[in-house]
Amino acid sequence: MKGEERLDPCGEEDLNELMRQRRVKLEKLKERNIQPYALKFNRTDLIVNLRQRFQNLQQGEESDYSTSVAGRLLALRLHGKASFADILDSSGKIQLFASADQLGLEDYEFFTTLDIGDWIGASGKIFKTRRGELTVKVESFQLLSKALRPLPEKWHGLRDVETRYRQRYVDLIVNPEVREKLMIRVDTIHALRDYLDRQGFVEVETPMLQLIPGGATARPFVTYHNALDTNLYLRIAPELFLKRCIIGGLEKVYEINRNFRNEGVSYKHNPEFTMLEFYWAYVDYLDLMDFLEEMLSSIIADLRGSTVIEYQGQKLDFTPPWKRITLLNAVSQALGREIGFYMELDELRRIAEENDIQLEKNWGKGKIITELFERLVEMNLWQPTLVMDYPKEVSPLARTHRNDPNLTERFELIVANREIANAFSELIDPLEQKSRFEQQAAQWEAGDEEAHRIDTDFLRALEYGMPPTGGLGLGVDRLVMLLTDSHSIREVILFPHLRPEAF
RNA sequence: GGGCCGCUAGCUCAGUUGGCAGAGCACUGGACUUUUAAUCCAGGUGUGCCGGGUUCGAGCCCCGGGCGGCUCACCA
Repeated sequence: MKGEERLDPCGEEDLNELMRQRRVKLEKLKERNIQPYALKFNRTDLIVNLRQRFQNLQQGEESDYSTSVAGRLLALRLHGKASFADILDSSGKIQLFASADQLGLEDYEFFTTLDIGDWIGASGKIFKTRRGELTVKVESFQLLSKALRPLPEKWHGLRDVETRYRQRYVDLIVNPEVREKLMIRVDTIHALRDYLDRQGFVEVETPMLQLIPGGATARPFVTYHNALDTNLYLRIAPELFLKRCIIGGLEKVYEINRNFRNEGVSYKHNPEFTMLEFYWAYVDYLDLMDFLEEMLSSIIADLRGSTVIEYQGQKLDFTPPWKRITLLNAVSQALGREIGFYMELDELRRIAEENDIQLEKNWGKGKIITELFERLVEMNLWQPTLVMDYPKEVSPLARTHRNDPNLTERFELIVANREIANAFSELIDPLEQKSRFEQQAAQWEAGDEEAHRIDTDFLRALEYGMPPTGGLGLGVDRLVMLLTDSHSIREVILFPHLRPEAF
């Protein structure tokens, strides 16, 4: 922990030299009746618009256009009676030119005492310097907000990852790529919504607080509702509520929102993460594979200009069609021998042990085969791959496979060794769903904290009749990681979870 | 949770065998009216993550703790 971090951030004592200097300046401003925290500023132009409008201005040429810009002061280059400054607004940077000639001596002196980090507004004519830099010739300016803390230095910026995540506001100021990644995230979510809206899906909002955390295998966060005197769980997935929407007749629904899972934190896991789930009546998982291929490849092409992107130094090719394999074939191939449900449980257990998998006693054939897949195949899958037909044992909400009672009509999209999407032909038979829940309940009794719990209302809903439906979930953060070439999920989440900071 | 690594000035980082705690940027003072990592002259940066221990002497060695990164396990 840095010494400075332990200070009360609002305290007046024990400030470092730079912070003391700024507080002294603040007092001097007040003595001169200068309000250091302005009420408002009438900005006329966003910096990006000025750059576009005056891109053809000649070097040394001055326009007759007078602008008012505002932003944070990021650099000051003092040259005696004339100075340059850079300010940053939400759209970009622009240079200011301030001189004693233009401002008069008193205002010019004030300008030179501004600190890097201060917010200012400035008005004047747009011109281009002899060096070709678009610049505002400041005729008047106003301090909008005084900064009491110094910013990190200009070349190296802020590197310390802990400070970058804890004080993302500073990261956003000094590291332009943070803003760029955020904008790719914004554009990705917008593109997903736009694509689904155009296909006639309706976006719905389903409960974050749930009595029974369902729709996935994961440990939930627990909270408590005072008036109802009951425990509630932060949702681990919206799945069961979105299916209720399908039962209600909505036909094509989706939700993009947060899920919460009370599990480990790592470079690909944050306790809260953003998930897209959609449900589509009358289609099966084969339709969904085509749809996902088309949706993702077109969004990636729109956003990145190509369906081939680079991730962590390697190419990722999203050009359809993607490789499709069945889980059983993939495992068989990796093992160099045919495996399947016809084998005895003991034999599968032996193969798992030979491959360094720590077995648990209640695991059946399906779970063991899935573990083998994750260990032997998934960690080697780099290019987008659709893995089909997961065992029923690990898929309590998916429809039984039309050709094999041990399997379900489920696929996952694996890219760069990680699961990006998970989808299936939904199980719509209420009686079969009931018995699947009961099997899960038995696992729960046996100590599996991630086993699915029986959701009686969901079974009741199914009994009213659910049309054949395909459903898909997509990890938005992980998709954005791929699109921004980010190694860690923390790079694509503005405020990732860290251990509490000790002040 | 396990293993490995890191924590020194506001920021980015050096620091020899255990022997006066440093550099660049930032900051302060001075010069400078077209710079953009501005330049030139001068100057001060400090709870060495915290707490113990060893030692004449600890940023450095030992023990305990904190936070972070990577990685393994778990998971999406």
